[in-house]
Amino acid sequence: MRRAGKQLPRKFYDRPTLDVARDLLGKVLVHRRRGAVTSGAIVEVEAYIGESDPACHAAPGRTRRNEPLYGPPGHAYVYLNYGIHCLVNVVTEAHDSPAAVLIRALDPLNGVATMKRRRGRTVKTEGLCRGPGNLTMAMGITLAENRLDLLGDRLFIEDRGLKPGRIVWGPRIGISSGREHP
DNA sequence: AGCAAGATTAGC
DNA sequence: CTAATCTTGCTA
Repeated sequence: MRRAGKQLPRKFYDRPTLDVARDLLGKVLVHRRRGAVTSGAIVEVEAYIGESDPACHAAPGRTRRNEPLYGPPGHAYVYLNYGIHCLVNVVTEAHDSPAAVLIRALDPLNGVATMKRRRGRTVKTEGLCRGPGNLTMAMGITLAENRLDLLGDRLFIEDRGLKPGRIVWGPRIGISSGREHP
């Protein structure tokens, strides 16, 4: 199969979560489903690290849902939030070390028409993948993609040599506690 | 068994 | 600002 860029190696994810989060910016998330390919450059992420982070899903300890967080790095952790939206995370760090990077926004590259169809036609291209719930809808990512290996052929992240612009840190969005870590 | 809250979004 | 809607964790 021809790839526009090179797939990130397992090693990439097996590092401190903040480093992974920073390096993820500008990388390209690709999802292949039934032959349709959608992809977008990652432009906004959030890091959730460990049981000491009150906003992290691993905070209350290990549960059935957050179990992928404890697994090996380089896997997808997709979960249903508010019963409506699927949020996609990239699991980082070693086995038994729960940490992940939440992907909040993409810059659409391939499959824009497909994304628009999935979102309904009222959406502009720029708004297609803005917001964690919206981007999963546009990419067609659901609970079925939970625990997928990012080194597989279906869902993965590649480096197309894009240079991220200025990187900005800010408070994490949409949570009520644990805002002290940008 | 029942209840409240959550990494959200769309609509008034 | 509020509803929609599901999983989880706590309390009785």
